Amino acid sequence: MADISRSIPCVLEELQSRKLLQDSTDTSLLAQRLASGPVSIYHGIDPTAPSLHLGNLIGVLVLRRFQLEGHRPIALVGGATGMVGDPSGRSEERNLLDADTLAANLSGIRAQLEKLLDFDNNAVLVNNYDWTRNLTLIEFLRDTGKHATVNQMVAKQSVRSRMQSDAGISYTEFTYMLMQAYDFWWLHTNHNCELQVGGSDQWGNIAAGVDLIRRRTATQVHGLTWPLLTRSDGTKFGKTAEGSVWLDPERTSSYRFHQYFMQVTDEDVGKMLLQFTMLSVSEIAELVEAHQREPQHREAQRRLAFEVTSLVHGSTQASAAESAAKILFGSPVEKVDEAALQAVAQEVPTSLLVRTPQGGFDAATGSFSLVDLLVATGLATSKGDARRGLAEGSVYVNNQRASSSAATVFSDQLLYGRYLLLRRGKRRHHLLRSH
RNA sequence: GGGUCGGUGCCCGAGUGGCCAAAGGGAACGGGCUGUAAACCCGUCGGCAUAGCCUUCGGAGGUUCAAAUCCUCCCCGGCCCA
Repeated sequence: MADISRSIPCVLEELQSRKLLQDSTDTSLLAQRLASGPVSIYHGIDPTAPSLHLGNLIGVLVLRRFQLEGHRPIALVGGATGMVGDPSGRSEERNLLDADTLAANLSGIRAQLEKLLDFDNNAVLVNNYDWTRNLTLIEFLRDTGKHATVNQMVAKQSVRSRMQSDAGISYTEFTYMLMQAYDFWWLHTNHNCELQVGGSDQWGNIAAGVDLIRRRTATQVHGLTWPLLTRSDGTKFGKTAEGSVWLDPERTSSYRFHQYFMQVTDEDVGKMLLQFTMLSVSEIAELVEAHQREPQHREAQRRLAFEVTSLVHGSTQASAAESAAKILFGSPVEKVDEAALQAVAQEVPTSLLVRTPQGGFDAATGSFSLVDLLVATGLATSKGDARRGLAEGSVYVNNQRASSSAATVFSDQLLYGRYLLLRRGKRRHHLLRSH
């Protein structure tokens, strides 16, 4: 590896040291090509939702890295292929998207991409529906299908595993690979695209495109993949118990987004800094070293969370998430000023504190039942769960542990007369607010 | 279509008339830790409630003092035969 890296120019070397290089077509050829001038490079994104998620972020950031080196990124949103469905990594036939959903998804994704890639400079956003829409079957079979053998296609792991499953694979999904190959060919022909990048599950599809272009135009283009992310605990990357981590703040608030990275385990933090931030490799090495010396400061996680949140939501949001976390995870809530509390309200689930029996209010004593408040805020799933929580000491009022014997909250405990910060366990917060 | 085995709590899975809110494992959650980490230890894990009560074992009926367990019909899945 060491002897190769000497001949690899900047970007490839960079990707390699960031653990973002899994497979590629002939490395030395690709290296030569990248060294000789700007290359157009494409990465495809499935528009299955109106927002990107963390899984997509890697790819977009790879494009960004290329763009920073002077290359030209082409972000392809798969309007057409989204209607077909990629069998890669899927055990079941996929639901196809209808035109309206697709249009909505495309516009959502476009907005997010604009923050990460510089379209005013030379980045391009394309939708493969534009050139697939008018493609006739005959044309496709003659110019594309002709160059692919079924033997080869069937040999692909993604296809084979599905053929062996009970559900099978539809002809439609089977053809996906060729559509993606066609995209590469089209971009090669019309945008002079010479490199396709993707996650390692895309390798088969990328290779199919490289083959197609060689057969049709007798030119050598390139492909490159990064390893699919796994976390050391084996859980799927970018997923929480609640589901995917989205870039859309409506789906995953910037605070939660920030928290996702704050809570990354020590084992993964170095790799994630490399793959998700634009910090230099050497700076990351220093950070990781410092972190290993004093892991309790969580400097690496803090930096990771801030950097990624800044990239996606902007540094203002990142700072807001950071200071909210400082309050929520610090101890003496009484010292927090009201403005900060209001800021926190933007970040964590908040609801209205109402002085009614349903809201857990006892007019006779002017106090609230903590059990009822916990249920009302969703911090407990039932009264039994709430009592259990109190018994095991997992309930905190204004960051102070509450006990079963003192399960009432009096009005004078409200901060600034109107805020009440509830917490269940270490990291589930809820802010109650009255008028 | 015939045969056969099965459908149990978030998941896997024991239980085949009362001792069953239902073993065990996993996940999850909480506590102890420390660091919003991991590992580990402990605990919780249907609901309401002071003992106790109520609602659950694919669905609907039935037998019985008593059913997840027995009977009838229906729905769904695996396997074998056609």
